[in-house]
Amino acid sequence: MDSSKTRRDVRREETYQAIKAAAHQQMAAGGTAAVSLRGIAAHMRMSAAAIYRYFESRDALITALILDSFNALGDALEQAHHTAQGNAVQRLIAVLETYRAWAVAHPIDFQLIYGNPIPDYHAPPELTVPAVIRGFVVIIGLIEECLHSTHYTPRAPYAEIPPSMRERLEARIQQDGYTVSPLALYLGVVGWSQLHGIIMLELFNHLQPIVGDSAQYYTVQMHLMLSAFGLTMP
Amino acid sequence: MDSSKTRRDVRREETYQAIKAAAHQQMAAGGTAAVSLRGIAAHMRMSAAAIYRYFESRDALITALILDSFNALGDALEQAHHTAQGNAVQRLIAVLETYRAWAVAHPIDFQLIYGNPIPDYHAPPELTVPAVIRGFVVIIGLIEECLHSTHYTPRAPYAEIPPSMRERLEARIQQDGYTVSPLALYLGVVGWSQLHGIIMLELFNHLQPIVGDSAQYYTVQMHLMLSAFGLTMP
DNA sequence: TGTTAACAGTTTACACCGTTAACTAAATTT
DNA sequence: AAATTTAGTTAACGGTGTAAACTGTTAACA
Repeated sequence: MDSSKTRRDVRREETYQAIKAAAHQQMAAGGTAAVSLRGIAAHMRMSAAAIYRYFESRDALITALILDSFNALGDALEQAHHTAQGNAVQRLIAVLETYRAWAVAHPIDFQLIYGNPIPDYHAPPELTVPAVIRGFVVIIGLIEECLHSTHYTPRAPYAEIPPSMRERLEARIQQDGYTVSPLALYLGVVGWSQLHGIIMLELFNHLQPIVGDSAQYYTVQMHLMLSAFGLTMP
Repeated sequence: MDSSKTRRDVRREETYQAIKAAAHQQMAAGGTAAVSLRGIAAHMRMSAAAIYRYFESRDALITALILDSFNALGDALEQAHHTAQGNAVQRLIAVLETYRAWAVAHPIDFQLIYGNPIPDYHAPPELTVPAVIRGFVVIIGLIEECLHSTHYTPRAPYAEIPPSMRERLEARIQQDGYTVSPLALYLGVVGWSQLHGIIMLELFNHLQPIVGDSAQYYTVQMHLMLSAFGLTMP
């Protein structure tokens, strides 16, 4: 045999992806509840039951979609990292703008990642955690780079980690074998939680009635935050 | 007749509330998707169709639940406002702690408010916006009070509203007839979006693996934020 | 190369869902 | 006491995910 990829395997992979694509399309149009096996099947001109050859259940399909979303966000961040120009601060800003841009371009996916519709349910951590880390690592790495650059001058209160958290962060770093400084991780978390709030409120249209242009609001607040961290803005 | 409350009206109100209670229970157990009219009906030992005497549709039921959640949060904040002791800053802190406490105590309701889990569905703004404002007004009012107290000394970059947003905020205030200063509204939005991010990440357990004690993290970050605003912490 | 086993797909059926329509029984109003 | 409003019923329709039994097709092996 020429190799592992038999004709059938190729075809299988194709329809596997086609099912996910159709499902994703339905989801983008109407949310997770709008994903219907019969609808997908009709769109692909096959019977609904056939999907069970590819996914154990509807939940399994949606789990796969969630996983794809995790990775798509990770890809977007990594790609932004690679194409970003300028000094470390400028590149950090570019990546953080990409983060929001991806969220508003893929609101359903973003929601899937950061808000599970079903209590108790958690997408398999052994798969999602690495995906989340992929994106996180880009940002933390850039922060670390910023901290070592000439564009950083320590500035209270972000020059040091709050004593109540130091130990925990250091433990986390050692446990997972990261190669970042605790301060970079701390600033990463602080930045993440702040920007996350803005994006979430924007996605649900809670922000626009007050601030108007939410993209601008995001940019402004991000810049304020980074300079509060001690970075000199370009 | 003795008055407006006929025996039937009382009974109607009772089952009306009972339906919502059952729905809320189902939702807490399995998410919004798990709210089934037949399930509720079975739990109440009546037929599913009977629910249509009380709610126009399943969506209407869920809208009622959302509205209840909005009002419950508003109640909690108003009550915290009334019972809070100390100077303006201390009372503001107390209310903001209540905000998070309510969110973690009622995660489902908080999600209903800030994370629309239902595809296509948007809660009617003419009902939700006033409910949002009720809670918001408490916080903005307290900020305003802080700004006029001896515990405030303007501090860059939060001493002024970013030029790009000034006009919009002032328009909003005039349009809705609020009696707050633009700066108080601005700081309110900034604070809201920052704290919202922390709470959201906490609700989905994204924060705890990194920071450990998320309640403490919230408190620390809130204090940092308020002193960045120019408030002197007690 | 012909046989066998795995596999993609079908049809059918089941239990559940929201919703509507026609109807009954009880409470209120007149 | 009669008329009317209303809370409830049952039955049905079209939709859903899913399991089982079955039918061809494809790949692997003697």
